[in-house]
Parts: sequence; C-alpha cells; structure tokens
Amino acid sequence: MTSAARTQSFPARDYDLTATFTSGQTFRWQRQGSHWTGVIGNRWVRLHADSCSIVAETAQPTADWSWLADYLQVHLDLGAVLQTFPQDEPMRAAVSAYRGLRLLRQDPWECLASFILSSTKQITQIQQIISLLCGRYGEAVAVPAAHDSICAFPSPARLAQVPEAELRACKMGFRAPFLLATARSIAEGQFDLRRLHSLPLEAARAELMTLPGVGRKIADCVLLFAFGCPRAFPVDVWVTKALRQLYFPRRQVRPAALQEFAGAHFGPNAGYAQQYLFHYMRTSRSRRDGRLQGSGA
DNA sequence: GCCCAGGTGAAGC
DNA sequence: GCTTCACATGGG
Repeated sequence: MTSAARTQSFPARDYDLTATFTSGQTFRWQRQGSHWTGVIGNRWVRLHADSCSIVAETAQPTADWSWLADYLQVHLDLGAVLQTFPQDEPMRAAVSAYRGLRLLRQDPWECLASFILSSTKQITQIQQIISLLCGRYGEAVAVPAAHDSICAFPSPARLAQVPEAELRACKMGFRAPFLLATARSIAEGQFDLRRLHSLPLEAARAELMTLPGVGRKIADCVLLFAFGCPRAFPVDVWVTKALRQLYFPRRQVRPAALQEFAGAHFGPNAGYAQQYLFHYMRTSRSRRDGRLQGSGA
C-alpha cells in the first residue's frame, strides 16, 4: 500500500542539482537558496539535495512518483557511467570539477522545442525566451499556497495556433518559423515523436533532422536529453572549443573530424562525457579564453 | 562599437 | 562536394 503524500525522498549519492540544472540541458529550473523549483509535465516540483538523498515536494498528494524518478534518473549508477569515460587528463579534470552532474530524462517535445530556440543564443537568453513562451501560451499548473504561479510548457497543438509574429514577440527572432512549422507538423500528426523510441540512434537522428530548424546538433541534444541515447554527442561551439583545445592544441581539425573523433574516443556514454566537457569548458574564464594546456602538453 | 552565443538552411563556388 | 552567408537579439 502506497499512500499519497506531497513529499518524497529518493536515495541518491553523487547528485549535484546545481550542476545538473545549470549545465544547459534544461532551461526552466529556478533556484531559491538550496531549493530548486520547476515544472515537469503539468506538475509543480520543488527539490533539494542532501548528502545521500533528494527530497521532492509537489503541489498535490502523489502516490506514484515514478515520473520524477525517471526524470531525475535517480536509479542511475553514476560511478559505473564515469568509469566508462576515457582515462585522460581532460576528462579527469572535468569529472573532478563537477562530479554529481547528471543527465535528466526530459519530455521529448519540450526538449525539442527548447533546443530549436537555442541556436546561436546564450543560455540566459534561451531561458528568457522559454519563460516568455510558457508564460504566454502554457497552462497554469497547481502550486502550493504562497508560491509563485507557474505554467507548463505549451503543447504542440497550442503553439501551432500562434501567429508567427506573436512568437517573434517572445524574442525568438528567426527561430520562430522553425518552431511554428515543427509544432504544426507534430500537432497535425505528420511527425510522431513517440515513434523515435523504437528506432536505432542513426535512424532516429535522421528522422529528427527532417524537421525544420533541426540539424545534427539539435537532433543529438534531443536524443541525449529526452530519449536517453547514451552515444548521442551534440557538438556546439563550446564542445568544439573543448575538443580542439584539450585534444588537438595548435592543429586545424575540421568539424566532421571532431565528430568522428568524439564517436570513437568517448565510449558508450559519450553523451554523458560531452555534458561534463561542455559544463567544465563554460564555467571557467581561463578555459573559455583558451589559456588551458592541452592533454599531453 | 564589437564579438559572440548549446545552429541551420540556402546560396555560391 | 565544400565554404560562406543571413537570420534576431542581447550579454559581456
């Protein structure tokens, strides 16, 4: 017998909520002190972590918490994943800096739409665009007394009805027609995100890349962050910088060669390794400015 | 003012 | 095939 409660504790070691929520895989979590507030599906959630567990609070009594365990991937043996990383100096440094950084298992539509909006935008700006989008077109979700109101991520059907000019007013610029066309394709049933679960990585990636505004990088983000494909390896400007600086200092390496190197070098959890590299690269001025030495140098 | 940001698609060679 | 460019907008 499971009774419904508004709080639940998940045993979890090595879980750094701050690194996880600020590492650019998701854009809506907000910090209040040691607590993080967000919306998963249509549920308000507040989390905080102590040394051996994550404590969750919802707005309404909840009997089945599997949706949250799945989102947070609390059952994942992080140590086993980290052991599959290459034992080179860049990875050791990145893991040492942010051990406890996790990959979430996000809703495919929210993840896809968010990354369509991400192209050549800084993370703070992506957060702002998505906040406007949710506030204007998302449905309000139940919130505990004395907490700020908050909305769910708008559905494809809802966004499909929004005029392009209104989307542009959410500061998304040239990304608006891409988001709109993708929302319509999904809302009208031409594109079925659920079908991707049954496809191998390469086929799922090819399917995603048929959507307007979705190229290799965004497809890999969705495959990694929403579909749990551990080998998906998004290569953005930061990862490009990390790979060049840490693995190919003072050499010209073309993007295709970097992608090929990544697929061969980082192992079965390459996507996880990529997230550590991305966050590590972005969070240090010396690394951003390229003053860090390469692996063997 | 200038360069850049979790890119993509289309046009030009 | 590959390289270059336009596309909005705001942070640093």
